[in-house]
Amino acid sequence: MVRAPCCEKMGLKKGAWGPEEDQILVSYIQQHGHGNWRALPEKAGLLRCGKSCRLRWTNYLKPDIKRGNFSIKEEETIINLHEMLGNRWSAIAARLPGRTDNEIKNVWHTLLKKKLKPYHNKSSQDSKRHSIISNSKYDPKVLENSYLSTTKDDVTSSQQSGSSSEISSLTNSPIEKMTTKNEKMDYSSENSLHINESFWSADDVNCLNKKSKAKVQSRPPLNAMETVGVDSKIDDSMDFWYNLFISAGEMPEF
DNA sequence: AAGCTGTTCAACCGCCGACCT
DNA sequence: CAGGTCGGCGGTTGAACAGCT
Repeated sequence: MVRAPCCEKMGLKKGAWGPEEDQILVSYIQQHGHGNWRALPEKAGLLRCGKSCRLRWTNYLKPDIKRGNFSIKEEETIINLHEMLGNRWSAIAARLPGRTDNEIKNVWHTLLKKKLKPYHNKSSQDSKRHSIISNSKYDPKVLENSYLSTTKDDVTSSQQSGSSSEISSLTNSPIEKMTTKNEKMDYSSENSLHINESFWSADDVNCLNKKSKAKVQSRPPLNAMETVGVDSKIDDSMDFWYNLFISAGEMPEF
């Protein structure tokens, strides 16, 4: 079976998205939800393939995306999770609220890989840590299943069932709070966000690095989250995961 | 100021699994 | 069960930018 390419129609636009396209996409999703991605561009009046629309939305336009530099804690979390999960960017992203897999992948390939080079060769303690983690007892799958399975779905189901004490103990976690907040977002409401001059808060722009600032200022404002509030929640959630690792009692203390 | 090189990151591509008919 | 569609994922690319000479 040979699969037809996603953008087989001629005349579909490729490359960087313009402000008008962003506006159209955001407005459409706010009003109708994304529904079928493939059908969306035609309905919304965009000369893009559905895949491109989905990517643009999930990686850039979605209201709960946190932009700007990664905090030290976030970087450490990525390093630790990468060590356990490998290049499973979406799984890592699921544990970093407001960050996309694409963004994490980029950060890994640009920043963290370099930072890790000296780190990996640094000390015997590090080698010990690596050997412990690569030991079958710390099989990524096992680790993930044991300690990291508190995905959005799990939290949601635990909220519904309320049966597992283990899971229910997580319901007050920052992650849960974030998830709940995100799930409650209603893109079709009249309170939903519109791209205009006030879309970016000053904090949004200030927290960006120099390069991003330049880009952002030449683009429509996009971020939707109240950055200050989200920052504190993300810090909390990092603590949550660290504590979870440690309290599991089997993880070596890094 | 101009040219070159390295870095960043948004976007694309191809593949895969889940689901539907 | 086969064939087709769809959403999602990870790898890769290339334009834009920063920094250096």
